[in-house]
This record gives sequence, C-alpha cells and structure tokens, in this order.
Amino acid sequence: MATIREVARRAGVAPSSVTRVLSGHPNVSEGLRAKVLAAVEEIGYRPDLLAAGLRRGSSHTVGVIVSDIINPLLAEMVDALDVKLRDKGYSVLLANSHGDPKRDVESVHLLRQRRTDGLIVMVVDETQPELKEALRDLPIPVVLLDRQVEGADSASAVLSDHARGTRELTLQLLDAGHERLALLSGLQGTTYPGRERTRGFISALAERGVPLRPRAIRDARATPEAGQRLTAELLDDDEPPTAIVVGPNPMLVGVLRELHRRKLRVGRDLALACLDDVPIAALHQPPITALARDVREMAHTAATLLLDRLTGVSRFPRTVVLPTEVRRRASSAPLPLQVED
Amino acid sequence: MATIREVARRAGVAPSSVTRVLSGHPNVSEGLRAKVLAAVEEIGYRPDLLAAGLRRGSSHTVGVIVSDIINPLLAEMVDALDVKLRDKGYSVLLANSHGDPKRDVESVHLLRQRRTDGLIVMVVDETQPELKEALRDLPIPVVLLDRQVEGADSASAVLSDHARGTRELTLQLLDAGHERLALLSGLQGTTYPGRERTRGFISALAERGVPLRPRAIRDARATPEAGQRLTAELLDDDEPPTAIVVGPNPMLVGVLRELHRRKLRVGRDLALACLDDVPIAALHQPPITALARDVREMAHTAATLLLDRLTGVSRFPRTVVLPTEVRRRASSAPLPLQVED
DNA sequence: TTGAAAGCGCTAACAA
DNA sequence: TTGTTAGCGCTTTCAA
Repeated sequence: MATIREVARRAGVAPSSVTRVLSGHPNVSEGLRAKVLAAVEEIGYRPDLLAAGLRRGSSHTVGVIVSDIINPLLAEMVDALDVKLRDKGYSVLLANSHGDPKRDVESVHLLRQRRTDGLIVMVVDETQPELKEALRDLPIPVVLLDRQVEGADSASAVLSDHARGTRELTLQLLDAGHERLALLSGLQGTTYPGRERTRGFISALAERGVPLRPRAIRDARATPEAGQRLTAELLDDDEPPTAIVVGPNPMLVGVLRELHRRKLRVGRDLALACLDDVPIAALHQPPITALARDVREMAHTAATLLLDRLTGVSRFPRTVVLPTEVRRRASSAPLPLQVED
Repeated sequence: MATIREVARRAGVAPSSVTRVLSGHPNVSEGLRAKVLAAVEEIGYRPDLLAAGLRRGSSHTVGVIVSDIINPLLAEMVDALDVKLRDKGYSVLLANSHGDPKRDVESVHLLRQRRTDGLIVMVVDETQPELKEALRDLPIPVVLLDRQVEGADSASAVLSDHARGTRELTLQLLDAGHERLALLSGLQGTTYPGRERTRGFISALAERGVPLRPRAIRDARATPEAGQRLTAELLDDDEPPTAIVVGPNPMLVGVLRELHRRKLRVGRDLALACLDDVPIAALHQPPITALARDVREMAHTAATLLLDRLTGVSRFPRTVVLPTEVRRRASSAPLPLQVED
C-alpha cells in the first residue's frame, strides 16, 4: 500500500503538502494541488486511517452497540444509523452483543480502545454496574437509544413512549371485554422498554379497576424459544388468559408457533397484540395488533444528537421522547371471542 | 486515557516490558509480570488499538461487507460470523451496502484503509468491474460468501448449491401438475444465488419438457416493494401462473401482501414457494414451501477459511459448496388447486 | 504558500 | 531477562 511519502516524492513536494491538499486546507496553490492530485491518482493512494486516527486522536468512527442484530427492528436501526452517519463522513463500528450482557461491557471497552469518536448504545442489560461504570468514565459523547442508564448524566437519549402506547393498547383490550390479560416481557427491569411497557400495562389495569392477577406478567430472555415456553405456561394455567400482550418482537414468533401447535386461532380463540410492529404482525392471518414506532426517525434523531456533539454544535446532552402508535388489527378481537365471525 | 508509558513508569519498568507482559511473551520473570499487572490494574490501562495496529501493520480486525443488513438471513450470517471471529480475537468491522452497489466498492476501499486483516464479502452486485478490480488488488485474504467474483482467483468461497435445490423444488411443482410457473428473482446476473436459481429453474423445466414461457422469469431489486409489483404484473397476465417461485426472501413479504390484497389463498388459488427459508415462511398459514440452508454453518465455514489463512494454517484459497434442502409445506399444493381442501 | 521536524502510542529489533 | 531505540504513516506545529 502506497504511503503519503511516495505521493510526496512523486509530486516533488513535502508530505505535509499532500495532507493539506487532501484535507482541503485553504492556503494551497493551484499548481501544488494539481501536482499532488495527479500523483495521488497515478499511484492510487488512499490514506491509512489507523495512522491518521492515531495522529489526530480520533478515528472518524462511531461505535454502535446493539443487543442482537438478528432482531429485525434493531437491524433496521443499525441500517438507518449507518446511512446517516456514513453520509456525514463517519464509519460505523458495530458491536453485536448477541443477547449477552457481558458483551455489552466488553464492547464499551473495545470501542473505546479503537478510539471511536462517539457511541450509540442499545445494550442487552442497562442495569449492570460494570456497564454503568464503563459508560460513566467515557470521555466521548454517548447516545442511549431506547435505553436509560442510571448515573449516565452526560449521555443523550432517544426514547419511545412505550408506557403511554402500552397503556392505550391495553385499555383497548380491556374495553373490548378482556379481563384475563397476560403480558410477556423481556427479562424484568433490564431495559427501559421492558420497564415502561410493564408500567403502562399495570396502569391500564388499575385505571379500569381490573385486578392484576398473579403470574399475569411473565418475563424471560427475548427469544422465540422463551416466547413459546411462556405461552405454553400461560395456556396450561387453570384460568388461561383471553388476551396475550407480547412485548419483545422476537418472542412473537414463539408465541405464534405455540398457538399454531395447539390449533388455537388468533383473534377467535384468543386475542393477541405485540408491542413492536414487525412485518410478520401485519402479514399474519389474521393481522396482529401492534404498537408501532418510527424506527428510522429514532435512528436519525440519535445520529443527529451525536453528530451535534461531535461537531461542537451542541455541548450538552439532550433527551428526546418519540411517540408510539397503536395499529389496531383483527387479532385483538373483542370478547366473547367465540361468537365472532 | 492512560498510555503504556504511564504503566511503565508506575511499575518502574520499560514500556517494552509492559508490551511483553500483556502479549504473553515467554521470557518474562514472575516479579516483572506481577509489577506490570498491578500497575495495569491500578490505572485501568487498556492498549490503544489504533496505535498497536499501526505499529504491527495489522488491526486484528475482519471486514464484513453485507448487501443489506435488514435481510434476516444476512443478519444471522453477520451474527454467526461475529460470534466465531470474536471468539478468535478478531473484531468485525461491518460495512452495510444498503442495497447500493456503489457502496460495495466504497466499502472494499474503506475497509482496506482501516487495515482489516481479511475480508468476508456478501456484496449487492458481484459483476461490477470496479469491484473486481478493487478485490483483485487486495493484499489480504478474502472469502466470498455466496458470491462468485470473476478473476478473484486468490479468494476463497463458501457457496450454497442453489441450482440443485431450485431444480428439485421446481421439479416437485411440475410433478404436482403445475405448468404455468413463474420465478421472481433479484436483478438478473448480479449475484451467484440469482444466476444459480435461474439455472436450476430452467433445467427443471427442460427436464420435464415444459416450455419456458416468455416473461416467466422476472427480476428486480430484492425488496418487498419489487416483490409486490412483480406479483401484480404476473397476476394481471392473460395466463397467470398457477405457481410462483420467489427467489430473494425480502420479495416474499411483498408477494404475500399482494396475494392477500387480492384475497388469493396461498396453496389453494395459487401455489407458492420461496428459495430462502425465513421465519415467516414456516409461520404463514398455510406454511410456505422453502429451500433451506444452514446459515450458521455457512458463516462458520467462511470464518474458518479466513482464519486458516490469517493464522498461516492454510496458504491457498479454497471453495466449499454446502447443500440446500427443500422443506415441503402446504403452500406448494398440487393441481388442480380448486378441488383441494 | 510550502517544508522540516516532531510525535500520536505502540511494538520489535537489537543491545546489554 | 530487561531496556534502549527506532519507526509504523500520518498530521500539525513552527519556521522560512
């Protein structure tokens, strides 16, 4: 790989002049610029970004920590972040936690060691002390994306109003006559969406004076397998729920598997809703009621908050809360289900 | 951020000794090791990976170019690659092409500039001259993942036998009485899977002596929108197909949308099959016949091929072809469809 | 407007 | 076994 010295030699100038031309320095003569660009072209020179980053102290790179890239919502988030950041000259360094909180923490350190200029954080478990500590010590701007980390006061955040949306969706189920409601959630308390959804669910019940039945809220890792297992547990109860609200979208696949296995018809034998809108929700027959949010807008906002701090436009952390929207579909049919259709 | 010099000063040793301890150099006394580790612990030192990479000439990083991270199959591929490579001490630098061939080429250059030690390539369009050129000039090992690039003789490859699988799946449809078959494919000729699927489809027709009708094979960008549009075109034909074979899995979503919109029942009004198995295929009612392959095995093989070259275990490129498997489900019902229940 | 020189933080060659 | 020294490729003073 060609170096800047070779370009300089070929153009008959100093290495520093090559840098000036390539970085758009204002005081450069046309003649020098032309000579340098010709030489660059000739030998196909491309600067070594490690060396440049080392010298500059920053790598023009943004670290993105994502709990699980297989989650289609998160994949879209990463895609949108990447498009926006690349457009502004930053590369994305992706750190996938693969559902493992230990990797959350490792990733913070790793990205720091790679001198990323900023961090966008969608961790598995935001409550880990090691994570809080690692984030607190970072000298670079951080944006939490649908996460809330205690003590990370210097971090910006982009949040969805899960509580409000979940409350509304739950109220609709209650007003349709359902009383035996169940909520499937990710591991209790580990992330902001999980806590907020639970809060919204409970407040809807309270609002209508419907008692929260024991074991009505069940949590597990956000996987299809866990979703299937929890559904089986619910249905094996003496008094199975008439409506299931599924939080994390990966669980929805498992829930549907179990319902199909038992030949239970969604929207007839049982009402169903998901707190994330993913393609299968709308495509399912019957379509499944879901709480939607604009993932690309969230990503754009997060990228903008980060870029503003990287470029010095803004010096202080900000928190932005974005709305959610109930998409009512056939799966959340009213009671009594059996007389429907 | 602490540097190696501070650690050295604190431990009362030379910086090179710190390196030796941390990199597990054999000839290091117990006393020195203890002193260094204590100092490292004390100030929470973590090496700057840019500096180390610059000095070493390699970054312990593998670049992964992926055509579209939103594709669930590719997301799983990236996840599996990441798990395997991280386990061996390499970080993954993800470059998402977002469906844009221009970004394929940019990414090759960018990853090269970041001194990745190797590349795993799942580009949008493998036929671009700029891409071929960029790959040919790379001084690092490359593994093509379900891609075949002309002239990239020094690259290894992991391929699925799409042709064989597609042929088998198509034969099953033909033998079930379907004659008016259509194939939806990604942009013609741009990737190995697209070409191989078309080849398999055509050879199955030839084998049964069924003529290939004009416009029976339609191609477009591999998106839900394109899938929906092509489906609409097919169904508006004078002689619409009785069975549709969908290649790229993102198209399947669009196909289903259009079928639902027209109130056409899969497996009754029309047979359907997809050449990738994704969760919605199995979850759909009725379940959709699909061609499956072991994505995680493909990723593992690719990672292993790359690691073998990075660690010097192997010096030559290898090509591995992995099998596909027809998962026959209710969507590929036999003709005449209308009498079936 | 341009060049010379220093140094980012690390590791490897060489010397002791 | 350990320390000294040089230098990876770049950018940024500083001086001319």
